Amino acid sequence: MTKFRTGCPIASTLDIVGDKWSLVIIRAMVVGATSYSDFLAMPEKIATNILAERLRRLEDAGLVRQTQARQGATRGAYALTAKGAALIPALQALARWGEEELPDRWTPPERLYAAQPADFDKPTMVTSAS
Amino acid sequence: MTKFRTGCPIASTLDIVGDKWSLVIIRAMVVGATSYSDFLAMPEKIATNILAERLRRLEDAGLVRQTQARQGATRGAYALTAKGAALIPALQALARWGEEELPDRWTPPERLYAAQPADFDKPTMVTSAS
DNA sequence: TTTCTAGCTTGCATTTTGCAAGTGAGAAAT
DNA sequence: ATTTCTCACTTGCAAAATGCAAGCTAGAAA
Repeated sequence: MTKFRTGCPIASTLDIVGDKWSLVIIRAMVVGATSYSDFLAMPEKIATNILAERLRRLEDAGLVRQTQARQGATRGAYALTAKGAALIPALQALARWGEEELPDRWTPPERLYAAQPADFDKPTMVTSAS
Repeated sequence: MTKFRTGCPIASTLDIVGDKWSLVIIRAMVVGATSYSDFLAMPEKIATNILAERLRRLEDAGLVRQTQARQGATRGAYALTAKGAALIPALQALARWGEEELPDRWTPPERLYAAQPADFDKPTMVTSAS
């Protein structure tokens, strides 16, 4: 269990995702990453032990879940829960700050700003349209 | 100088304020803290060495500035710059997430949600209305 | 049956954070 | 005009988080 410094919602949120990597992982999920190797392929180059530990923590905190592995897949994919997807507005605000206040930052992909919490954690993940 | 992991605006923003304390300090400034002892009085109980170092870093990053000490004041007060105040929307989004997704969090003071970037970094700080 | 690959774990070095005590400059009190 | 006090730090050292490189394991592919 996460222990909170105080009851402050900001400090408490940071007690969960206020480290160097958690929000970077969630950002990757918002723009489409689902597997361990997707996260390893991020340009930020996270170490494997940190990635494994962060995914476990985010899962324990209920922001991320592992989808059931199906036929022909070694392991399940990672997906945002509704609780995790609820961080999207905060992520977008941080992205806007970076774009506006820091020099020479990348322009994020459309879908980062287009993403909405409701788009995630649908009952069934659609792999291919029928 | 801060070194960025990549050009990603989210990762870069976190390279500046993505630690356990920076946003807690900025939150305190948004709701009125201005002196070193104001920050030490925060319920989260930051250590003195961390506070001093964070204030220096935030000042170096241009998010915070020290106002000129005037008659009868030992030292100047800390204030948000426009760049620092531009983080307010992100702070509000994090606060909302904490309030909505975590159990039993405090209700932040009105002015946290009422605050706007434009309210800060005015040319002169008004101490009393005339 | 061997080889390959994805998804981790382990061990150890480095960096960051935390605690407690100490210091120095100016304000207040005697 | 000394002593005392307080605010704003600094310093030293312990503990925790992060980073790097290598190794391991289960199932898929050859």
